[in-house]
Amino acid sequence: MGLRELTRRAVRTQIAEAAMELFVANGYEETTVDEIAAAVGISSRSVFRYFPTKEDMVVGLLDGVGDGLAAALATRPRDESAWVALRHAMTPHLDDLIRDSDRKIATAVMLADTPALRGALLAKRARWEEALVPDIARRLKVPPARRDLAARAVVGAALVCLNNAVDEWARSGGTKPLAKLLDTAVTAVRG
Amino acid sequence: MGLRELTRRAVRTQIAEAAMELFVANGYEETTVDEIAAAVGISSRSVFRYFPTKEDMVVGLLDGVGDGLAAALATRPRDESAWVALRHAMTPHLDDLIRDSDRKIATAVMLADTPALRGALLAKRARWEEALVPDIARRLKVPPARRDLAARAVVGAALVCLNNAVDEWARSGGTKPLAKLLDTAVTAVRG
DNA sequence: CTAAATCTGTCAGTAGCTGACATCCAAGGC
DNA sequence: GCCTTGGATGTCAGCTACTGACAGATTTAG
Repeated sequence: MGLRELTRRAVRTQIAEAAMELFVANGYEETTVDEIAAAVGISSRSVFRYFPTKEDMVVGLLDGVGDGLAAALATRPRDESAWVALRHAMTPHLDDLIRDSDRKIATAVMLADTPALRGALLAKRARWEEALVPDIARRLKVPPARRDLAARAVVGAALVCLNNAVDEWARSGGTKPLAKLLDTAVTAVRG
Repeated sequence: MGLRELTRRAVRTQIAEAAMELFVANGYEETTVDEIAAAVGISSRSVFRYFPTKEDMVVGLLDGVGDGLAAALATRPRDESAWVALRHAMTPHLDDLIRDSDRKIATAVMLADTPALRGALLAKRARWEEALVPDIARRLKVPPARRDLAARAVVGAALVCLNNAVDEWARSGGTKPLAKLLDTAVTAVRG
């Protein structure tokens, strides 16, 4: 890995950190890209060479989550039911959230009450869905004609549970146990 | 009702129709607000006096759906289970979709494969959620501490089912039976 | 060491969206 | 019928996110 790739990553994280700092301090919509660029000491044009959109400075961290969930799902036994497999596949992700919870909670809270960001978040979630649907389709015992719709519904419902659990967890400042919140959501949906 | 309110509604629908026509013909993102304004014969500034955003020219029709669902839900017996009540509350909405299906299908298809619009759609859906959660919370038999989370999860999952069913219905050109698609999604989630 | 590939800032431009202001037309009281 | 008042309109100027093009510096590869 050359020096080039190294500085590139360094600049990228520096932009993200400066952006989050300004967002938390002054609000997302009130913070302009020019201000972020000035804080880092580069031109605003260069900022857009590292992040395709302003939204991505916040939700960029969630890019790998879909693949992570899909990978975890692939390790589950083939005959495990869709819901059980999904629930287990989420555990590593929950652990990751709890790891450096301060940063994650800050972003989660910001995502929760900044309407302009909700769209970006749900766009990411849609891509997670795509990554999970093929595996789940195989686990469902429904005729092929209905299989795709059924899989999409199950995956979507599971991600709704995840989202709501994380939201409540972030709202509580990370005090409530995340895994139990998720179980509450899942059992409510399946009851 | 004075002449003022009359012309106001007329202009609003005229803008929406012209916009949809151009969107279908040339694509949503390729169509500029100036072009819509020119097609109607007014200034682009005035367009924004009738629609807060360009997105709203497409999703504005969905504004009343949340209240409609909530009203239908209120008519269901108090002791009916959450899922059954939700499913029944959706029937009038399905009928409304089928009524003038051509227009509805066109908008549904456009919503499905225009990423820029998905955010707006999900923002609306979030507001539907708010309208339904209080009623559903009353129907769940869970301790009060978990009730809100559980209700949000159930409502969110139900709306995911609705969304996926409508998407598939629109993709099929309205040929597949919408109610059965919804049932497929719901039973898959609850299985 | 040279040549190709990158990164950078600057500039100009587009689209969505907003505020301010002057103008004009309908609504309602007299 | 008149006149005041409030809503609707167009124009203009401006902000912000974002993009393409260009030229200059730097780094990597051969």
